Amino acid sequence: MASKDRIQRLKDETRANILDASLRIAVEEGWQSLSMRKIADAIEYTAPVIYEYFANKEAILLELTRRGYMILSKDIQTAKNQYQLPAKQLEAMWLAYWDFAFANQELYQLMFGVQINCCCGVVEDLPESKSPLNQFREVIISLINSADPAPDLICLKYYTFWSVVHGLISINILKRGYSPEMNNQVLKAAISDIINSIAKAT
Amino acid sequence: MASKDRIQRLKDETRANILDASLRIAVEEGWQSLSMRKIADAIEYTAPVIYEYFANKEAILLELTRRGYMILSKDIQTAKNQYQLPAKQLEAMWLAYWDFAFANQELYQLMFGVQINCCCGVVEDLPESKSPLNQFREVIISLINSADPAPDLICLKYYTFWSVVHGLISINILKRGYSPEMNNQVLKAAISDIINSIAKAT
DNA sequence: ACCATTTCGTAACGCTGTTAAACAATTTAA
DNA sequence: TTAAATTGTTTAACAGCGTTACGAAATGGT
Repeated sequence: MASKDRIQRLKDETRANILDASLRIAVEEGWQSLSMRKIADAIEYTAPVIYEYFANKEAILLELTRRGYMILSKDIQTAKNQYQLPAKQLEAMWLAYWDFAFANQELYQLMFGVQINCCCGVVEDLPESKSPLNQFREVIISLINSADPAPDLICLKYYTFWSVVHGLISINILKRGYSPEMNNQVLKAAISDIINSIAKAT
Repeated sequence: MASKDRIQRLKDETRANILDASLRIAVEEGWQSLSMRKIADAIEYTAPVIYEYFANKEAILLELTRRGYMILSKDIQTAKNQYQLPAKQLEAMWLAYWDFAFANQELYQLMFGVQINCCCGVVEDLPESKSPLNQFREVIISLINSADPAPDLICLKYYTFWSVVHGLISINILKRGYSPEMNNQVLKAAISDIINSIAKAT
């Protein structure tokens, strides 16, 4: 009867091996080149065995996502526990989020999807249309209280804007049901906040 | 010799047909189910012909991205031209960006990649770890000057935070080279700005 | 009318995720 | 101990993907 336990332990082990191998492959070669046959190779089995541990490939990714959220959740909690003031807590929590993203880049990509083509730099090879960054550049410069601001600073300010707007758009595209007037309100408020912060700082 | 022109016109037409069909399929079935064979079906050809007009599938997507940027660029420019004050210009430009995203949802997804799994709502089925939203909820509530704030408002505030942080993380993951101290500075500034805006408003 | 070139479809390659069936090993029952 | 049943694992295959090689058919120029 104890052999049941041993077998269960072996099963758990290969299940963990599948997850570990998947993450390792993603770290080494990127998520897009992760295949069932590669995982099978890594755990020294053939592909069909994986389906005794996971329903399909997506289930593996979902389990890894779950792992990621567990780590992230713990990190955020310990950050929160170090302060009493809500404002301080909030800052610490987001800094923990920030640190998690860089300590677990592949997990973060899996959880939140970092794309290649957004905003700064990556769209230089679009000759016909000026890139949004270029269009925003001069306007942002004229808001900064400095004669010659660093290019990276402008890019970063632009990206701050873009992040907020893009985030609000995303939530609306994939989760309809927010009242449009409230969205407009929030959007305008966020924009004017950032404008103020640009004018204030530097 | 005029037949050369006619042929060229036909070629341009099928090239445009390929792009139109691709976008239409994406609108109807989503980008992930867009295949070369489906495009070929739509333009009433077989798959290999497409390769006489585009080097590969990615080239089609890139061309559509270019299209998207041209439209977006024009929209932003006309919004900008309606004002003189930089702050007003900036607001109008981002509102134009916003409108573009909803008027061309599929193009926007292609250009900036809207993921399925971020933040609010979509991660409910992760029982073991509290979702980040839940962890942030009470802290955000305690910052709002209201006894009983609307749940959607909290979610939206959370998403505003998340957008900024996620945006800054993205730019750092895929484009290294920004000085870490500046990033930290910008991150903390953005966070405290949002905190202030939360405390101020409502 | 003939040749050259372009246009297009068929078939195939190597890859993907996934499943069915067959074989081997192990555990259980008589 | 031997037979039966269950489990573990592999091989083979399917359907789909992006992409390419090749041959046939249609076209244009001389």
